[in-house]
Amino acid sequence: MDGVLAAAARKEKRVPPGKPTPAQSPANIPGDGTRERILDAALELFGERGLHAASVRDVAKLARANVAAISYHFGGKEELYRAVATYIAGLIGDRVAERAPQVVLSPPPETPEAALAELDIVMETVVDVLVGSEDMRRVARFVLREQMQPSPAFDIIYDSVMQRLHERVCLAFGIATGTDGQSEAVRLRVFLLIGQAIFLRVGEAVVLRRLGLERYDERLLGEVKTMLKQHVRLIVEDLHRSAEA
Amino acid sequence: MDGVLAAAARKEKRVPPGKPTPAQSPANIPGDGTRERILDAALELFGERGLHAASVRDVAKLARANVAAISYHFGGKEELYRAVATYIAGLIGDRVAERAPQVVLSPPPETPEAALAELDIVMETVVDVLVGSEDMRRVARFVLREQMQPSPAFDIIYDSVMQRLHERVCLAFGIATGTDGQSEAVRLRVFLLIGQAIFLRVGEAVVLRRLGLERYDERLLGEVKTMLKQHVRLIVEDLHRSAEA
DNA sequence: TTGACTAAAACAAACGTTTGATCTATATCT
DNA sequence: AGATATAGATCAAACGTTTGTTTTAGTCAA
Repeated sequence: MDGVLAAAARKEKRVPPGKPTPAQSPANIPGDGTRERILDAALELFGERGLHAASVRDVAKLARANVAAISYHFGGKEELYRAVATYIAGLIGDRVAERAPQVVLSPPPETPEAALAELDIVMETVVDVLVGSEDMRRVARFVLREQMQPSPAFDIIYDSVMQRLHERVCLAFGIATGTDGQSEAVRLRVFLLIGQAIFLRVGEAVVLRRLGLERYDERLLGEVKTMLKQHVRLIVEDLHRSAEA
Repeated sequence: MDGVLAAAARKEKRVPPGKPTPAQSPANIPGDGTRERILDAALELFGERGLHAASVRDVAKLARANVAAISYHFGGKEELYRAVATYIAGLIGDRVAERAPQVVLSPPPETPEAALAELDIVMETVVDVLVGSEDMRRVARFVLREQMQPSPAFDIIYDSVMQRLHERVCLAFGIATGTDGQSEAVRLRVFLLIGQAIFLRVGEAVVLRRLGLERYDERLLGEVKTMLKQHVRLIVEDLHRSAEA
């Protein structure tokens, strides 16, 4: 479940006056996982309300911990916020890896057909992870908020996940269309294509209201996926034709 | 410049102990337009930082006004926030009306060709207003923030602008594709299409970083518009073919 | 005289942070 | 083995600051 980055984050623990933890203290027993509960509660509230609107007292209450535990474990509110960022960078990486392993692990596709198939998987994954999954909802909110108002935490997520993923998708798009996957045009177009799905989360309130729904259900997400794959196919095929000419 | 809604917002003024303003007091001269300066500063700071992160003291300072003037004119911070919402609802309406009058004023297009042309204009307008125009940047931020975290202010913007515009675009899309413009499928697809452009504002930080740019320039926006119109055309034509069969 | 506004101060509430005591599992010593 | 010391985790309480709001007094133009 845990990513490399999430694990790294745990080491960041503030060592009060004394010496650093002796390399591997086998998890301290008194009170179970307060640190993790705080991290989880912080993700929830920071994602829902943002850094300033969420108070450390509310975070502590949700985590069933004492307020002082936040300063104790993380150093302060801002450091907690950064810790959440590296925490979810790990979460996203893990989720993508288990949901679409070929995108992060396998070598890039070789034929346009295989590349198009990979793009289909990417679109489905984006919809599932970003819009569908209920437990990724707060993660998505946190990330979107960071995008609109980048803080130091933004670099953590960008460097470890976004840049890598976007690069890979551009590569596949280039192969599918027979064009240069490094070109500005391809990068831009990939953003536009993925932006379609992202808006479902950003503009959730408007979209649901206009559709007369309470929440996104399986039926609707299925329809969304079909549409997105159709859009991708139409655009890819058109570009492919142009590239051949 | 001012819209009906922006004008209406001005009436909401808190009438301190005394009587309501006599219907049309011809602008009070002592200290010029403090109310408007506060409204403007609030839009700036609320858009940039959000409701909680922007303090009334900062708003007052930016507006070169006294803190007490906020309570005096609007009643309090939350009321000021709502006033900003109706203020920008007017701004957006005005901007759309001057940029693409046919979309809000003219009767719906009758031929698929005319409808497709209108969709092109819509996409260009969305890019120009939402992404291009520098003075609409803070407005876009305010609205996007509201979408992610709807407050009572959300209804103001939704009811007066979004619902109307989306309905009109769906109508055009239906005519262009020869399908029912009221259907859920069309509504959804229109959101997806517009979402492409909106992501350029939401994910501005990632997009600019990936493109190696400092800001969106005319050249890039031109390319974006070309791409979006191409996407729309491909999708519309495909749906049109399916509808005829 | 009245309504719009400023300047400065005061206010209670909420905020992030710090303090000092307490608890408990473990390590050390006799 | 049993007593003692140690150190990290947790707690309630208090600290100083900032917050939104209100008050008081005064200025200025219509």
